[in-house]
Amino acid sequence: MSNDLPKTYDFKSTEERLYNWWWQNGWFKPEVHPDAEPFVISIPPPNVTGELHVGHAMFVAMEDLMIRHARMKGLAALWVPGSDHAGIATQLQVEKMLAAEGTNRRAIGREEFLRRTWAWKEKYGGIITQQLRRLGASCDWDRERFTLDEGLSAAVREAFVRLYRMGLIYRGEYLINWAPGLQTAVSDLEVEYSEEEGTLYYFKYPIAGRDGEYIPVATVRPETILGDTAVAVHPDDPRYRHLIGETCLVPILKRPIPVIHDTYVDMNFGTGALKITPGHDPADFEIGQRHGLPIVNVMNPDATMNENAGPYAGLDRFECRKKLWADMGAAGLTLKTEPYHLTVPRSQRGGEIVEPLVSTQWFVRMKPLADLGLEAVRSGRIRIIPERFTRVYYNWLENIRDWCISRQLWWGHRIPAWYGPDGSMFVAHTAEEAHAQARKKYGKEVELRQDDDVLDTWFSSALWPFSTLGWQEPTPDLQRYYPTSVMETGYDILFFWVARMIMDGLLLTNNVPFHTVYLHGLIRDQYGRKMSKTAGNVIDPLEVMDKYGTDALRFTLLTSATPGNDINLSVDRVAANRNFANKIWNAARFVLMNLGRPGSEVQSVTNETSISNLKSLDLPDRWILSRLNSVIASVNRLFDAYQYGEAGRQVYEFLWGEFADWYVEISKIAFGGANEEAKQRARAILVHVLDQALRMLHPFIPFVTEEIWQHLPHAPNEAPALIVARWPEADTRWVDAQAEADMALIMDLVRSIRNARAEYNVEPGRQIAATIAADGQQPLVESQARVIATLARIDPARLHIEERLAEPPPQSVALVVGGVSVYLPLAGLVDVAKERERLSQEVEATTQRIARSEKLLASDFARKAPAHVVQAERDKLRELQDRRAKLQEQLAALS
RNA sequence: GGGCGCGUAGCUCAGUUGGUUAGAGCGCACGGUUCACAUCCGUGAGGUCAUAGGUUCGAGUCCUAUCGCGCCCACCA
Repeated sequence: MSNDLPKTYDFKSTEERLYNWWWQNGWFKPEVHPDAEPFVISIPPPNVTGELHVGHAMFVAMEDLMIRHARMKGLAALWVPGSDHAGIATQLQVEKMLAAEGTNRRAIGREEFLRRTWAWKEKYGGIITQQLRRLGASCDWDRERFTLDEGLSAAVREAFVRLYRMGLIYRGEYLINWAPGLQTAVSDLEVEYSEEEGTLYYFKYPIAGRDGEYIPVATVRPETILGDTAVAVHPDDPRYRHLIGETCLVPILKRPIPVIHDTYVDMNFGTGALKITPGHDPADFEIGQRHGLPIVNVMNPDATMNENAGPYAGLDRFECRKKLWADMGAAGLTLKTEPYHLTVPRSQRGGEIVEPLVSTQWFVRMKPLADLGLEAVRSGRIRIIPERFTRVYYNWLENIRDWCISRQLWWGHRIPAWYGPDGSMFVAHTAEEAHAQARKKYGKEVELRQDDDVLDTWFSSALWPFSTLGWQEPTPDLQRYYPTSVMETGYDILFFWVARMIMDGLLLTNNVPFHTVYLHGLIRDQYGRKMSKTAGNVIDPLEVMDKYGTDALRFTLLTSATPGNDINLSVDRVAANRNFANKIWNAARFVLMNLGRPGSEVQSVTNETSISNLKSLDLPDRWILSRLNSVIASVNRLFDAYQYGEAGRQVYEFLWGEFADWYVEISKIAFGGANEEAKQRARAILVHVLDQALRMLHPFIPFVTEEIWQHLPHAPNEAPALIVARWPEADTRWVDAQAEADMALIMDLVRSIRNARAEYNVEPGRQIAATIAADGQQPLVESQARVIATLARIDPARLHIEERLAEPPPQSVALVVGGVSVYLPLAGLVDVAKERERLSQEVEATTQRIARSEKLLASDFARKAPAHVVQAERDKLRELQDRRAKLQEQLAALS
């Protein structure tokens, strides 16, 4: 063999080498095209302590595809990488480590804890970004950022101070979601509701001074009875109307509370009376506000009962529930219990039950921000793909509620607020600035205490597209690369992240952070189940890459789905795409084998042969060039429409099903012959088509395409690497409908003959005779006699092509293909009865189709359908009639 | 309670301005050592496009309803 490529593509020896080579040559940097229009993506920053999962593989594949495509189109492609400090997740990791050492964060103190966490981050923080490289991510690593970097921290403080001064951040005591295990507040978005079986407890609310009279009330959380500050009924409820204004006594505690009326109460639901616990229920909190009810908090931060719970103080809330209910039973206050399915709020992190309770926290006033976010999408300044998510986006923003941003954690951006001795608050960028403010107020230096809380991790993530480029300094990067181009991420963080980036971007930079949002789906297992460790169905992308290569995984992820739809990832599919990589590899080997060694005469001639200079192209040449350019045009259309999966599938089909299966096979005729010009023509076309296909595939499967491309000859002025080579544009002069139609006929002929051979069990190696009545297609069929003979294993000496036959050959298998009759004299093999049966069936099938076509043409179709559609139908009918006539002729000749 | 997605071959999925006989991969059956590739080649079987209506000359594709699966949002005890 005249080249050194191994028989099978070995991705293991390729991927890391190419990746480093690309990076070392600076091709991941936008400066490759210093004066071009920028194309920028900010990476969705993975958790710094995280490890690669298929979700990462998905966004890396998709974003790298976009970036590589843009780069090849000549844009200044910049993909900004980085990672997220992930407050809770990281803190939990470190706390786990401390627990293993027999200590905890409170014991070692805040400062030491942060030191330990940074050490942890330094040690494990590089793993994830290393794994992103493994996927081929062509990020500019010189611009890598971390959300707790000094620059990004400054951006966070700036954002906080600005929002505060605009009145968009406030601090106050409100009902929030409290995670008792984590000991922190969490935002509404971080609470998930799960349907669970529980109990509904019915009990009596005794009326003070009316012996024996009571209002029946039901609850799913009896322990909150201890925090009740009212009983509410509907003002029109005849059962209870007369009790409005009376006083009830809280069971056991005997604390007097009023009976109030509120139209919120549904008369038809439950008992029609509602206990109001403003301290522990969101709806009750609002009712309490409306009626000026006091708030009684009965729980400690660890979800044990506090002193307001009287005799139950110190008990866990669930123990309290049990004991209180028992005591109420003893006091004759219980009515009944019944099974009930309820929605239990659970923490997204860890799954513990979240308790609504009143606490002093920091909030962002969302309404004004939401209006900005809505306008940007409504006006079209930002486009969301797929479009249906715009409605989801609108719906969320239109009903948005304030965002609780303070977290009682240590790992994160500490809230830039300081308190003076009298509790006065100073919000400032730095401690110095806060002290300056304090001096002004107090007229002297005082001691200030910084707020203990840190910000929700998503607060810093919301700044990511601009904070990573240097905001709020007017850095060259910010000037040149902001706003960014596409925000590509999973639809599951549309609210958490995408919407907040849009809002903060608009407010703080006075610009959209990106013009397009592309949302991909979630990766599920091959049966559509969510991947989880407990289900044991997790697909580890690293294992998959070890086994099948990065390209195979990427191609699978990129071609398995349409935007916004979940992907059921199956390893079988990855294996199939590994085969595809190998197929390309071998097609390339074939091409190279016929080119000779680098530097050889043949290769240098091919180097300099431009397709447009080729003379006397044969049908297969014109066909493959036409197909190539049709595919290029289609792929470009699909890329413009963000239909990447379909684009990838089309190139796959083209390369394997047309180029390899047909053109390569046909080219062997030339290489087996003595016509040097034909050989050279084939070489030039093979190289050209392969080259163009590799370019289109590179964003999908960068490694195998680059590796092959490096072995192909190129024009002297060509780019040094595929990663920076030019993206193909269709040359419509090559698109040749006649060539495609003619070739389709030849291919059909070949397929039909192969089919007949298989039906009759003709030995694959045996060359047979054939007589063809071309009926108007004689020049075409004649010109491709060699192709037909070779691909269908016809003996060229016994291939007869006539315009028409005086008499069909006897003892033959007869076929009709697109108006052309083919006779295969398989003497001794032909079973006349079987043939008659087969032909009769074909006549019958054709007759049915004729009938359908005639009926269609006799209907309104002929009048109302577009002319070209009607014409196509007429042509089809004529063809069918011709086909039937020929089949009948063949049938008649069989006797 | 509102909203969204999905339901196409045994399995997993494509099918985006409605227009020939609805496609792919895997699996299955039969046959293949011709020097690119057995991670391959050739041939084949397999589908009332969930169901019922409707719009249209024409519907997998548009509309309505129903069933099944999944997801998101929502303060009914």
